Amino acid sequence: MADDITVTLPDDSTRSYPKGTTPAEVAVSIGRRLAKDALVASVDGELVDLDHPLDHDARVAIVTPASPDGREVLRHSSAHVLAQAVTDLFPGARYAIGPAIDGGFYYDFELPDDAHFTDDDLERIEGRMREIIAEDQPFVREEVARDEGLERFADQPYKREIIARVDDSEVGGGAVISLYRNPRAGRADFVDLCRGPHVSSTSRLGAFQLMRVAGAYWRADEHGPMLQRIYGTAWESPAALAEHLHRLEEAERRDHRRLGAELDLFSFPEEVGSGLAVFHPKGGMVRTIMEDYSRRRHEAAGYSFVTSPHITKAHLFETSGHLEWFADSMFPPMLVDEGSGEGTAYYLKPMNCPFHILIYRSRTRSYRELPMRLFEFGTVYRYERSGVVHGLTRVRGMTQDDAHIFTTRENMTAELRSLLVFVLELLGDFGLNDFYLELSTKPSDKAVGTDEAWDEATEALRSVAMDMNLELVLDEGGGAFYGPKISVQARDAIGRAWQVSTIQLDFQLPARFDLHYVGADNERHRPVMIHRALFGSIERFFAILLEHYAGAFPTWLAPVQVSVLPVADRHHPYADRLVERLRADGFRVELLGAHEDTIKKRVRRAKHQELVPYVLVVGDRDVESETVGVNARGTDDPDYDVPVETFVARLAAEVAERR
RNA sequence: GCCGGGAUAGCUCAGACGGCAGAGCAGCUCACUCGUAAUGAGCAGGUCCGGGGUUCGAGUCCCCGUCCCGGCUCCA
Repeated sequence: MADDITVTLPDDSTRSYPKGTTPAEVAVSIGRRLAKDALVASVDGELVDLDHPLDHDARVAIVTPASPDGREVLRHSSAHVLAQAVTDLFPGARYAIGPAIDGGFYYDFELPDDAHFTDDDLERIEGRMREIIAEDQPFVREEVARDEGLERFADQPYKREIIARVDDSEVGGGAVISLYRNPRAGRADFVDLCRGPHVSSTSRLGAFQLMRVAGAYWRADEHGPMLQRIYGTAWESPAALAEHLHRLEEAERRDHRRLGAELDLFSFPEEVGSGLAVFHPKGGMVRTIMEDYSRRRHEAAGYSFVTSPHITKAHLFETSGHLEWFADSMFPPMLVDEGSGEGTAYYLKPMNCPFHILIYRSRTRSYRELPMRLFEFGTVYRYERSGVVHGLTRVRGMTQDDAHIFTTRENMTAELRSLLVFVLELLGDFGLNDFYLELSTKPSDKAVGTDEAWDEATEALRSVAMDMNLELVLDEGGGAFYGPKISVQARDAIGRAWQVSTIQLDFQLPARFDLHYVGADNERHRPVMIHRALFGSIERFFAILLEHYAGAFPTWLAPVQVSVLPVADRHHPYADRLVERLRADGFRVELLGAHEDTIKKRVRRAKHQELVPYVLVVGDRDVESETVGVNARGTDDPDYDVPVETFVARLAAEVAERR
């Protein structure tokens, strides 16, 4: 029949329908269950409403709630319900944009008279949303001319701005925009400008929760108006919502700021200043182990160790370009030696590279010395804007495991390749094994160097990244001012991605500092620089590990590896000997004496509060037969009567294998 | 930097209206000496973030600052 169309389903089967059939009807023809679950449809890869008539042969997939597309539609529709609720409860409220996001949705509003939402408002709004959902309001798509759209949203300046921005060429000539209307009894319909698609009715929603209210700039422009954003989460079922909320709780449980205080690892004394951490003995111990291990690996990988001061005269950062490009992120200068004239300006260093360059430049270099790899745990200070500091992951003073590799242009790619292998191995040694790479290209606003140099450097990084067999994502414009970078993103135990290592290729600073080496041809050549930090910063990496392990550091990193608990005072001499023995073998041991508390309470403290890997309880039987009772973290039942030597061997093996 | 919220004992928090600053846990002391996730009793613990102001009187109200939290913007 001429008026029939052929629909190809996801399993590649085909069915014939009259032209104008809707996806809803297709779903019905496939099965009742599917028809009931259907939210929207994908037609040749594009999402459309269920009542969107099919007018040509197409691949059609019915989208159900528990799919990524399905969740996105649920969230997007929930955002509309949020906007409806807010406009109902707050007459005169203006609504701006309300997209689905990862895990939920938000909507940006502007209330009359600069009013703000409170937490109580959030509850009222959520209540109104539940009413709207119970009212079973349909979502009705409408297409109108742009001019009509401008009229319909006469009192909604943000909507008008969006409509005005719609490019004629994008909407297929007709300059048509789409709206979604929720008809309802007793009130004017709620209408929102929207591309769609949406669920057929508000009754399809429900497993949602409003989360918080926050400020957000209109169109992400910090010079534009500040709107009020309400965040919510929405899922296909109450169970999925509960699971999501549970994941949030789990993330909170792992929060390094909370664990840092609980485990007595570090703090941020108010007296010191925002974003400036002090590490306490236990945190300092973990940090020292991390650094020591890193040093050993770097030494084995052919790095030389250097050090440099924390401050320097302004001239150095003028030459490097930092004062021109990076000054906003630098602490203001201090003027010294002011006796005669205006004095000399010194800056706290925001980066270590200029110092390493001066070390390179301290004498003529031969090609035989290259690649020259200069490594330093270099502490840098960056003047982060006051609102952005966050625990150890965003600070104003940090120590980078920083190195600068000076090499020839010919060797650059090989060096990058071996460097990436080195990075992934080192991160793996700390228990991070799930990576992807991100390639950051030339920033559009601030960058030094020619496009050709940027292209060459970017291509070199890309080709090496491609060889690693890891997922590679593009971060357009995310490079530093002097060069593109690859960053290694590591996924932690609960699947969150953290940026750790960065590797930057730099043709600019060698030129700015006029660096050379003498080649085999006895001519002077310009070296290439690679900037790289593998932990990123020790502080941030520390935080990542803390969250990854939820505070339960593996034995080789744990600040206290073993707690020895004598059952009663008469077991103290044996316990003391045991502690001495373990310490002599280089293990980190604490003794929790019998006078301190009951055995139960001491076990609880060591194992469940301090998260010590091994709790050793020693009593009469142990004294008699040179054994220990081993209560290992992560197990429920202790091993009784374990010979000391057996335990020591087990501990030594774990530390040696970095477990 | 911007919007909103906050800061009370080491920690978590309570303190309508402005009227003698509290609890639990942690700490210390004593008793208990106990075999693997909270023994009992007692004691001590405070610049109510700092500085100004209003008031007979301020933890509480107002202003300024510091720091923290959730976002935005920015980023290792």
